[in-house]
Amino acid sequence: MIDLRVLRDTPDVVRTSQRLRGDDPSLVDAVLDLDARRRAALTDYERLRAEQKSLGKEVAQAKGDAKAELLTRGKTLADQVKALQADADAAAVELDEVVSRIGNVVIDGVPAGGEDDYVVLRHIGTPRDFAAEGLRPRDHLELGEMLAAIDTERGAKVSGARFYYLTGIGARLELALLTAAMDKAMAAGFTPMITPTLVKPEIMRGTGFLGAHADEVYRLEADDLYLVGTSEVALAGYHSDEILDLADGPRRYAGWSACYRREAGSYGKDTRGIIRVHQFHKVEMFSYAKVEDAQAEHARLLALEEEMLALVELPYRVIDTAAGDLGSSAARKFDCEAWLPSQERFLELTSTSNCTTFQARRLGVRERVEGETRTVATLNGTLGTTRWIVAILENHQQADGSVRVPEGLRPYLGGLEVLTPQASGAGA
RNA sequence: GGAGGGCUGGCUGAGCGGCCGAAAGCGACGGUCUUGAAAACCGUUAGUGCGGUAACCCCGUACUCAAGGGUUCGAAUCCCUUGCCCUCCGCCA
Repeated sequence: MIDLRVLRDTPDVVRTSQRLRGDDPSLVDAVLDLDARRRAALTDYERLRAEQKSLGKEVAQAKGDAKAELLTRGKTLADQVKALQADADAAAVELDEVVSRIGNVVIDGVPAGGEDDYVVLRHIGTPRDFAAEGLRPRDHLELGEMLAAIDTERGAKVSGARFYYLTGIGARLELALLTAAMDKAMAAGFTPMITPTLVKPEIMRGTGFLGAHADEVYRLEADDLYLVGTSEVALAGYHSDEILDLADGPRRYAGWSACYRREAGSYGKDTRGIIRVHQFHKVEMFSYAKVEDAQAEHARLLALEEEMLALVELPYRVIDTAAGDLGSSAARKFDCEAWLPSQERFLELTSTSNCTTFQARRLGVRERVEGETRTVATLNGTLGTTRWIVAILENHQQADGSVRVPEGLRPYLGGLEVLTPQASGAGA
């Protein structure tokens, strides 16, 4: 939720942000209008309510006829107060509805435009030249099946399209990767967390996932709970309605959880293998920081993501996501995309967002500064997901279908240096 | 699944339908005293919206005693619903 005061004081800033996102700047004026109406309604209500309260005190002292007369006056007053309160409440609801459609104010420097208008900040590492090696790169599913690591057929049999089993070395590889990610996070001062994956509506709404992309989220109708698409949700909710002490620096958490995504509207996209799936695991960094520390913390999260990519020896690029491709909560987002040899394109492996105070405001996460309370900033970033297996298999494959284990992962696989194809394939 | 008990400020814990946004204690903060500290003593100490205002000082006002409804001129207090916590019984592991 954006700060109404900011919107009132500097509406042009918000209008500009809306334009950069490709959203409707006139929403700002709608908000200003509704806000004025709400305040007027509130003033009317409060004036009458104050009268009602003081009348109530007179009633308590009056006697006889005077009292009877006060009571009848009180009765009509009560009806009027109730009506005015209903007006004020209705105005507040209407205002909230429109406010919730405005995304976070983007940070200066964020490129304008949509999905394809990102700016590449840098390339790290060099993709292998498979042609020069005289090799046709196998894709991750072919490799995964040779290694008996991935079984999408049985995933589909049991759960449907976009489900899979990680089997044998595939399961071990995921555990190794995510454990390495947890270790990296802990070394950087993050508290490891295993989080709930079902959350209440107000938490889901507070994190901004029920806006434009609400149809991406699984909902359990019978229990009025949502399945999270990332542990960011549970970690953002962790300190909801709390006042934090950030005097000693940001609060940092690393969440390990299953993630669920409906992938509505992505029919036919990435249907092969485990690139785009309904359920996967992820280690996610999450920081609560002072507003003025948020940009520095964002850089820190990005640096940790890059360290993790270096650990698994993947070539990648870093992009500064365009305003139109930001989630509603994010004020800026950096993605790291690894090279995908089989498709000769980049594939998003990490994403780190600076949500400034947008999430924390609705979730009520504040800090005390010189006796005052104020909303904190929240940030999140990916440190490892099931999808990384895709890039690891493809980039480190060898001519015979075996896969070299990057050195950084070897300690997590009992020193294993090479994943070797199984004669029979996955689960056969 | 059944039967009870509970939910009040940072914490503990009082609270008769009106004088209660709420006693008291603890904690925290400031001060006096002290070479310094402790102790003692004095004082301060919920949040949020709105209005006044240049102003996040201050003043006024409203809301908040788990949440949402209701009764009443008036609700922390009475009634209903929901959630959560605790105890006991049953059931499943």
